Amino acid sequence: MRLSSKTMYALRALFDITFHSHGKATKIDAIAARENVPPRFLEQIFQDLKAAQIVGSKRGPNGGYFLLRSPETITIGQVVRAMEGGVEHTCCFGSDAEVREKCKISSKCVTSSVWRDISLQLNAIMDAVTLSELALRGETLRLTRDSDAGLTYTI
Amino acid sequence: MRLSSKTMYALRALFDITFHSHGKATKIDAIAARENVPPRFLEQIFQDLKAAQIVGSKRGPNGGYFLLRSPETITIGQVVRAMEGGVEHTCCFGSDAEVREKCKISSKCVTSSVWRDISLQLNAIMDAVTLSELALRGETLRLTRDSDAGLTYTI
DNA sequence: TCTATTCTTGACCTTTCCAGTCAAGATTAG
DNA sequence: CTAATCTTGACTGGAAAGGTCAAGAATAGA
Repeated sequence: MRLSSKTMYALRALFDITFHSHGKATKIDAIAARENVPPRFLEQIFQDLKAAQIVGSKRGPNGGYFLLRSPETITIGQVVRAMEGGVEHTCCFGSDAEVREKCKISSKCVTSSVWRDISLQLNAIMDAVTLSELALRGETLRLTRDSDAGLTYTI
Repeated sequence: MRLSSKTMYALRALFDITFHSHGKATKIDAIAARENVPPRFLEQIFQDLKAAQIVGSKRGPNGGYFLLRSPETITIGQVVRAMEGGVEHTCCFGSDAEVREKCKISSKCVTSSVWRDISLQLNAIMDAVTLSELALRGETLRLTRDSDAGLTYTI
């Protein structure tokens, strides 16, 4: 029921891109430094984000990653689903055929029908929050922008 | 983001008690057989449910487990929190002091503030569904009651 | 009181996955 | 050409998930 740190890192990294570099490609090391994320791990994370069509990349000097769509159209839900492989419930109604097979009481499984409803609602909640909303919150929290030395809190 | 099978089993077991045995103590083996859950594992699960004051127990012949409160007052949220140890987010705002310490960007962590909002909403959703609601769905799905040979679907 | 039944406690085990590292290669700007 | 940057994929240690098991304590009913 908790978010993996992978997802948390992904959210932070995307927030970072949105907040610090408008449209420009940003390199992993810069993001990793600002957001305090293991760089090697972040590489892996960005591969997933790229596969999910959330970010694009550019190699070579002055390369990096950038958002493929505008921040208003990228939701928390999209990111979470990309990282966690969907908000799945374990039982009968799941997309995994093997799991469905294993559950002997299949369609009779009341709990999984309830859980499906719940996860639908959860997805709706997560899709109601966009990256630009995150950036807005960043403003409210008075984050300083474009500091390479890491985020610093200004009173 | 997925429910552990432990939680799923707990939900199924509680549904089973609510649905099949009104007020009476029910033994683990009967529940395990009907719900197709490993009996030994179910023992462990009921210990947790007992610690969470959701069920009570009675030893000896004709003993078993029973709900401590009425089904209308027991919510999915309570069960999930009991089994998963709370819907925690990993970062700064969490209850774990050590985790909070480790997160260098503490209060500036926009994502965790967002995630806190989301998990509050999720808890609300889960607390809106009660055990008696589960039982109701059981009726709707036309489950047969009190069959020791396992649940059977009747058309 | 004896006994069968049922929960209780806690140790133990196996497998999977999370979180993270690393190396070698492909691309491209300058 | 070369330095910067992403790409691919293999690898690993530790923790957590998912169970199993045995010995003991309590209790209903004979």
